Amino acid sequence: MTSPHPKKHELVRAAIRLFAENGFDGTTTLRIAKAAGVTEPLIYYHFANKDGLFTYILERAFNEYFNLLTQLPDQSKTAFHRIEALISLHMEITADKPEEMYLIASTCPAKLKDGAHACSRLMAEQRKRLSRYLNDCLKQGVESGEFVKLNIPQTVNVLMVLILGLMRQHALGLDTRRGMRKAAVDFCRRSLMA
Amino acid sequence: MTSPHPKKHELVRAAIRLFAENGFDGTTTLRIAKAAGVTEPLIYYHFANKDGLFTYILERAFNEYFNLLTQLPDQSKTAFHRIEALISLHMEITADKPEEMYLIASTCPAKLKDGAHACSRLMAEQRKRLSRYLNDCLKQGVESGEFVKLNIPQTVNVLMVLILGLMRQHALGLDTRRGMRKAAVDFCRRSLMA
Amino acid sequence: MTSPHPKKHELVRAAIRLFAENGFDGTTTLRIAKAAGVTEPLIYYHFANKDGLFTYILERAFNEYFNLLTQLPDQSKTAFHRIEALISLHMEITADKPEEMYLIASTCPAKLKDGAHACSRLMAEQRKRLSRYLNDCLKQGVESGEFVKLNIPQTVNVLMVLILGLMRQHALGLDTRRGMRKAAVDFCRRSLMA
Amino acid sequence: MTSPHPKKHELVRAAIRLFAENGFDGTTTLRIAKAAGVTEPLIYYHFANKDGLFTYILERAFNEYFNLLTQLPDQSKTAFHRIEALISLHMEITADKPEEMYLIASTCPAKLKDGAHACSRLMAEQRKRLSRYLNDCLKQGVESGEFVKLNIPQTVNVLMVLILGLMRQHALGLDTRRGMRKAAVDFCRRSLMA
DNA sequence: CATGAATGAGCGTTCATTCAT
DNA sequence: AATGAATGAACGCTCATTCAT
Repeated sequence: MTSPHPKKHELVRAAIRLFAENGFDGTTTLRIAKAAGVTEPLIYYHFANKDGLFTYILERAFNEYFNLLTQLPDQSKTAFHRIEALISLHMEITADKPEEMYLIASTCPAKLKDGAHACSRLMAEQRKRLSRYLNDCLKQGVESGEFVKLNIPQTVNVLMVLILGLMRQHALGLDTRRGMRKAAVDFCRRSLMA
Repeated sequence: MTSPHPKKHELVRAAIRLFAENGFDGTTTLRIAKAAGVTEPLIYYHFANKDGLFTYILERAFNEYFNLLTQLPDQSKTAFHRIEALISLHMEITADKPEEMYLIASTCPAKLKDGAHACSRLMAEQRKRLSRYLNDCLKQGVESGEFVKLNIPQTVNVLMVLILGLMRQHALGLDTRRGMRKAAVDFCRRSLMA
Repeated sequence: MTSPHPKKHELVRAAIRLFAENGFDGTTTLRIAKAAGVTEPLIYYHFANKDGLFTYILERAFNEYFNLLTQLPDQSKTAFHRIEALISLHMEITADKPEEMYLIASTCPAKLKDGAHACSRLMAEQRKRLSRYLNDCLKQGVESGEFVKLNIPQTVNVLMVLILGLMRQHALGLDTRRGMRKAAVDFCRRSLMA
Repeated sequence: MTSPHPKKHELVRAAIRLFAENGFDGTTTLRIAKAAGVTEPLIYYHFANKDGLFTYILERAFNEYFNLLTQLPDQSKTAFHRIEALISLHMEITADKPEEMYLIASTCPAKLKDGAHACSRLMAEQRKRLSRYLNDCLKQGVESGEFVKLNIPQTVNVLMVLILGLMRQHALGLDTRRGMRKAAVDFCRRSLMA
């Protein structure tokens, strides 16, 4: 069973790779088309414009990520188990979709000034979801006595910074050492556990 | 008493603001010149090209930052005091030079693919210096019994990710909450102290 | 029945005229486009760049010229008849393609320093072909007793200088007198014939 | 005894070399100034503009050449001796002033469309002087019976084409063979002598 | 669904030239 | 006699986008 739009799929594949390699501005529509084995106007048949193609890629990647987030363990598990699962998820998705994650990590920061841009919207959504989940974990952990007493909203933010920082470092290839997942988990466990 | 090159200075000021607001590719030399109240060719009188102006700004900002790093407390202080000083430094420089730090946080990730670019070089230098300093702190703390026993190189990296992530969040204005410095310090203290 | 690429053809026609009138550096891509009734970027759709358009014109003109050279009479004719045919050919092609020949005569000398430029390559090829043909003629004439005894390689060069000089003078419009062909032929006949 | 304007002299020396190497349009005023060890505005102190500097060089070279022409032997010598002297003069000046002659041969053809340009004026003057001298030689030779009967004005032109072609070939370095002077003289002698 | 041809708008850069000193 | 700083005018070229087919 072949894809319904094989050439559209080729366009998206080529665009992901090229946007990740050369950035949004560093990638021309002509190069995308050539890499996909089609001609330029086909981009405009399938997408509104270059930005539409970029947004399509971004949203697909974030949606996949958001789906994983909703499958995280709920309060039936221990609070720290849930935090560990969150850290693991971020390391795994970065290993699974390196090009998409590189693309997000390298191009989105430059788009944040434009609050209407998909990057802003999706990254805000990401922070909201992470906040909610971490808040829930910390509340559970503190209430159950599993964690020490701590300022929940601020610790949520510290954990979010740490997790996003790890993902970012991983995605951008800034540190290729192994064992970062375990090191981060240990660091958090020592800080949180009562 | 006026600056030795008033127009060059205006160019740099305008460029910092515009590069931060619109990214490198999103900023034209013409707009920089107009914002500085000069004509475009003056950019090429004072700098080799657009990238030279960008690099000049980057290097000036990083050098100022590196200078602060070298003034950090040495082993005469307790290990945790030194780590706290490092965290504080990163929050303070971001508050002091918000445009330069925004510029770095928003534009550099896109340049990392080019290992020869100033962004790559300076960020690598930054990581090297942070690594060295944190390594020294952790060794001191573990040896003196101030800290728990821990895997030093990996914990160095976790701390670096946390600190750079905080700075990045601060610089990009992703979280404007107060007290992040204290929250991060507390989080680390609980994790490190014996 | 129209040409397959009417606008490309217009570009080439306009470029030949303008390059001949104003030289390579004195002709802007914008003026070429306007003279051809198209927009500037079309030049870059059909040619790699300004130099590519120039080279295209040059190679087309030289190829036409080289084709004529290969149709010159062979040893079945008398040696002097062959030399006369060579002189005539150069006068005729200059009359037939005045703009192309003016273009070559006026712009190529400035390009000779760049040995890789089409001008260098094509002019070297021209000299090689003329040398070969004249050498053959002189050998034939001397061996058959039609010509006086003479130093063949050096006389080849004198004849080549004379023929190229005539063509050049004709192309650049430096002497509009009639009868130059006959005068040159007579001059050579007296010098060569036994 | 030093020159009255040592820096002006340096400018001219540098300009001759650079114009010859890179052509008029390929040489910037900045490079001339740097090569001469001065700054750009000095060019405008000593010359009206870039073209004025170019014209100055051209006129100096042509005047030197014209001076040599006036020292050629008069009718007290045989006609052929006088023609041989003319040929020799052109080979010698090209050997003596290779940069100036390369400059003229490579840049002037492109300027001929502009009849007011120094190149046009000086080259026309050159042709006029050569015509007059050769005309005089041929008349003397034919009248004295030294030369065969021939159409004088047309033969003047053939000889001029030959001489200028030799000089051009020599100046542009198109043929580095030795003995071209003698070959040309022999060729002419056979054609002219009774 | 797909393309070849074409363009409007703009960009980074160059350069001869000038002005104040 | 000489310079550092600055500019007006342009130039070659690129690129996202469109249109007719």
